[in-house]
Amino acid sequence: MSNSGEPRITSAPIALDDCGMARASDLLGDRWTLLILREAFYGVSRFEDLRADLDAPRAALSGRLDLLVEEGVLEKRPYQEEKSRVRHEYRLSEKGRELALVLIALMQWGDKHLRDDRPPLDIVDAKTREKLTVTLATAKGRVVRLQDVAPVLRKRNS
Amino acid sequence: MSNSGEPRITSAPIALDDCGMARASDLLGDRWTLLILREAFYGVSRFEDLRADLDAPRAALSGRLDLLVEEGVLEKRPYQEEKSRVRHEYRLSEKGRELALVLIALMQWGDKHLRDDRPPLDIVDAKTREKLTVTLATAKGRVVRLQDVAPVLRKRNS
DNA sequence: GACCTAAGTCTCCATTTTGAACTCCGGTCT
DNA sequence: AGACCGGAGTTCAAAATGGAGACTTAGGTC
Repeated sequence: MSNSGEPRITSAPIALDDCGMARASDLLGDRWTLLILREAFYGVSRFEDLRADLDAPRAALSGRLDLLVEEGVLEKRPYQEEKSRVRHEYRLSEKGRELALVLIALMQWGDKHLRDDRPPLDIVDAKTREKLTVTLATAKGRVVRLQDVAPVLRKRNS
Repeated sequence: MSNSGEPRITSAPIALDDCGMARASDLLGDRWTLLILREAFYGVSRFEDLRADLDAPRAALSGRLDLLVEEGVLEKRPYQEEKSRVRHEYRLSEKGRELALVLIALMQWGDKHLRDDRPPLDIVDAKTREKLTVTLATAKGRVVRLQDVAPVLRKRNS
């Protein structure tokens, strides 16, 4: 009931338009974009496959794909099926592939908290088959628990 | 998580409504929710502070907060300021706190790819002050690079 | 009673999204 | 040639969503 402890924080220390997270959220934070990226990580790359799999309206899909290509997250690449004209598919760029940790983190959280039974997909070490989870680690590979981390603000001009 | 080359994949191996990622995306994937959580991690917890900081319409904010409380990501807690009636603030629940890795992954990706200069915020080891990044690791704390991981589907009933 | 503030609704209008139909473009079939 | 096909969009009216800002509520002070 009381309020004694923590000081009141009235605003975030980083302005929205200077915040990578806010920008990422602006780019990815809509109903379709994350789902499209999920498909992309699974390797689904063609317009019609995406549309059928997500049950998304064509216009919505078309718009998101254009945006993601423009932002360099996806690449539009020509392909040619036997007996067909050249068409285009959407593949992750390197920038897009680096979103893997975000998607995996989201997946692991969602599997744990928004589903009832065991997760349908595990991420494992390709060699040893050990299960992997998203963590924080130093450059040298030492894992640090969430309770033992702190945020450090960078001074405005240093 | 690889996407090189030939075989055509026409659909994701996991149905949308059985997919934790898809559900998480449904819950978090809109314009305000991720930003609200960002504020929550910074410790901003009161309605008016959030509103001012995000410049969000009251109705939007009110709706998201209700949803996040309903989903157990935030907790609505009473507090009492001097000379005021009891009011409520929104704090992360344990479930919400576990979203930290998602948000940090998003932040690190956004800082790297969507901003020009150096990131305004680092996550460090509270003791050693070493910089930390989001990674995948085994239960024993061995870090594995993204190129060395594989997805494993769990059989439908095992 | 008049007024204050934080928190939340309500109303109305602008934008976005949707589903369905239509177009475009090569290629194939007859 | 002309009709048809299938993937990849585009267009458009109708519907849903979203926002700005006024209004309301609840307890407390003066």
